[in-house]
Formats: sequence, structure tokens, C-alpha cells
Amino acid sequence: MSRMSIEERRAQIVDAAMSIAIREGVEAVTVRGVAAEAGISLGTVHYCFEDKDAMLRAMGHSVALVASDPVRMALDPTQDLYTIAHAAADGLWQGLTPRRHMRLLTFEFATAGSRNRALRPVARAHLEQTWAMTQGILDQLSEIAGITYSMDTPFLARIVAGYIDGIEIAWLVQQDDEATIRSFHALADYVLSLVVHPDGAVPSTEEPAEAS
Amino acid sequence: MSRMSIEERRAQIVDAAMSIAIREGVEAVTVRGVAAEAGISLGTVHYCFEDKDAMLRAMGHSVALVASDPVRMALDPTQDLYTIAHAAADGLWQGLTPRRHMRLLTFEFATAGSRNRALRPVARAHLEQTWAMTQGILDQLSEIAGITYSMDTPFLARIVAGYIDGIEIAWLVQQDDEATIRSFHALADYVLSLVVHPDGAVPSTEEPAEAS
DNA sequence: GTCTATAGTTGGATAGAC
DNA sequence: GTCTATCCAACTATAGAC
Repeated sequence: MSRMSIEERRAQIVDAAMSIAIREGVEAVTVRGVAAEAGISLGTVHYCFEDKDAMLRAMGHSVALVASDPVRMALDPTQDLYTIAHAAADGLWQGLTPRRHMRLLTFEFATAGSRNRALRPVARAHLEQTWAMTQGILDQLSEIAGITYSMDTPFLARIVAGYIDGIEIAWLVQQDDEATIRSFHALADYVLSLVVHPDGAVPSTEEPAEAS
Repeated sequence: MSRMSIEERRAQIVDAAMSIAIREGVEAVTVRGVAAEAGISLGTVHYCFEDKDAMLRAMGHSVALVASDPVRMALDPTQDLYTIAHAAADGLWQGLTPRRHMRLLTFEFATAGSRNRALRPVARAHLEQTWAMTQGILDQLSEIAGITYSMDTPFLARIVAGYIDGIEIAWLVQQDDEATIRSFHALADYVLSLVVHPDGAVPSTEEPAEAS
């Protein structure tokens, strides 16, 4: 067919692989299937990637981990801390449904990376990316609310990201929306409980009631 | 070879499948491989299970989810609440290393169950088993310490189990033992923060310092 | 109930023409 | 760079002898 540079072709192949992975899972990604999805020949794929693992690695590193937008939008400086935290919890929930397949994908890479040495760097990159993004949000919250946390933020980010992972895995398996939303709000309360008000700042209107 | 009842043979096959799954992952379990592992013929496996999925389901349901022993041993009624909670955190850590492959297996079933309808009941059973066991431990802690929690225990168990899942996934991928231990202790502090002392009971010696 | 033998499918990788 | 053709391995599942 039409000639492309290797880089362009690789990008096209990675896109095709990602489509299949999102649709049917990492294990369903085959070199043949990717070639068909991309509308190119088997030989071309093998020309662009040394082997299947190299292709999977390239695909894994192109996973868009986070649609943090709904959470970031919750960080409204005009609101009080309690409101912001629980709006962020709602943001986590709103961001989850559309990202269902992407989330599944990262968990598949996590397990695949634990078995397959070649895929381990991908899984680690996913973790570190998630931690960095979580820390970014926690830092932003810290700034706009003028507070700090009772743990260092890198560790807190790790804890919070893990908390979210646990909630999301359960949701993927069990699909209990209500319990999931409630869990995100429990996380919000958790983070609020770790907040340190630097001066004699009054945590006045916060936590008007316990999360149901 | 020697004759067995179908039930015995099925158990033998499930054991062989489990060995392979623990060693190489769920995806590496093949009917042929299982037959070889069990030292029987391919045909015999197909005689005992309708198809591969049925075999995988049987294997999935036989996963020993939890070595809760190290945690239960921490529930020493002669100790104070803070000490018990953090001993339980150590128990979580001590129980993790030997169960590495089992944990990986349950996460693989979680993702596989999200893709494959036939395996979904297995993944759900794992979740519910874990929640039940976690709740059992929380109830036991509640009894021996004479306290309650600020959430209903079924929900708290769900939260705690998810928290643990998040920590353990990160450990499987990243293998950072120190951060993992610290995370388990952060969980202990979290649970302690949700404890309600019924009367005017004094939470005296608790939380002598923050987890480093 | 257990075996061997085989049908039928899929997938990774390579060779060689264009 | 891209294709077609082919090789080879591994897999699920079934048939039929014992």
C-alpha cells in the first residue's frame, strides 16, 4: 500500500493494537489481528516491531492513564475544603464509567507485567504516572485550601492511588455503582482526616455530617 | 492408567491446573498442559470437564484466597487497640510474600472475569470471600477491644479489602517492600481513626506517634 | 474411564518477490 | 517498505479403540 516512514507506521500499528486491547483485552492482541485492524499485512507489522512483546510494550506506553479532568474541575478555590473533597469524589466516579476499558487495560498490564519481564516496565510506568498525577491533584488541593497533610505527599499520593485502585477493581468485577460512589466519598473523608491546618485556622463548616 | 471416580479425577485435574496457574499465570493454563502436569491423557481431561472454561471455573473456585492466619494471630486480647491494629498490619505484610502467586492469580481472575462472562462468577466469589473474611476480622477486633466503627462493618470491610488490594497490586508491580509495609501501617491508622469508643472509654495510650 | 490418533484452528515468525 | 506465501508450534475438541 502507501509508503510510510517507520515512525508513522508504528504509530498506526499501536493505535490498532490499542483498539483491540480496549475492546477485547491485552491477551486478545495478536500480531495477525493488529495487522488486520490496521489494514496492513502481517509482514509489515513484523517489519516495524522486532516481535510481539515489543509491539505490546509500545502499546502499553501509549495508554492514556488518566482522565483527571473531572477531578481537577472539582478543585474550585471558591469552595471550602469539605465541598471540594467530595466534589472530587464525584469527579472520580464520573470519570470512571467512560474509562472502564482503559482501567481494565492498566490492571491487565499490572498482572501481565508481574509475569512477563518484558512488560514489567510498562506496568511500573503506569503506577508511577498515576502516583504523579495523584500527587499533582493533592498538591493543588493543598495550595488552594492552604493546608498540608500529615504524611509526605508522595506517600499520600501512593496511598490514595491504591485506595482508588481497590475501589475500581471491585467496580469492574461487581458493578455496584452505589457502593462505588460511597467508597469514593469515604476516600474523600479519609483525605480530609489527614489534613493539617497550619495556623489556628478554623476547620469550621467542614464535615457537617458523616458520609452515609 | 488407574481408575478413579470422576470426582477424584476432577480434583486431581484442578490441582494440576492450579500448579500451572500459580507458576505461570491463568493464561498459561491449557488443557494439554494440565493433562501433562497431572500425568494423564488429553482425552481424560475432556472427559471430566465439558470444556476449558469449565475447567478454569473449577480451578478459580478452588483458589485459597486468604492466609488470614498472620492477621488473626495479631488479634491478641491482652494488647491495646493500637498495638493490635499495627500487629495486624505486620501480619498483612508477613502473609503477603508467601502468597504472592495466589494474589496475582486473584487479580488475573478479576480482569479475566471482567472480559469473560464465564469467569465472572469466579471473580465475584473471590471478592465476596475476601470481604467476608475482612469483616470477620474487623468484627473480632471490635469484640475483643469493645469498640465499634463509624461505618457499618460490611462497608468498612469492603473499603479495607480494597485498600489492601491497592497496596498489594502496587507491590506486585513495583516490589517496594518498605513502602508496602508503611502502607499497611497507614491502613491500621486509618481503621483506628474510624473506631468509636462506646462509653467514655479513654483512648489513652493509643497512637503514641504517627506512622513514620 | 482412559487411552491414542487426528481433525481443525490460530498465531508468531521468516523468506523472498515487488 | 510492503506484500504474499509458507513454516512450524501449540491449542481445543472429537472419534474410536481398549
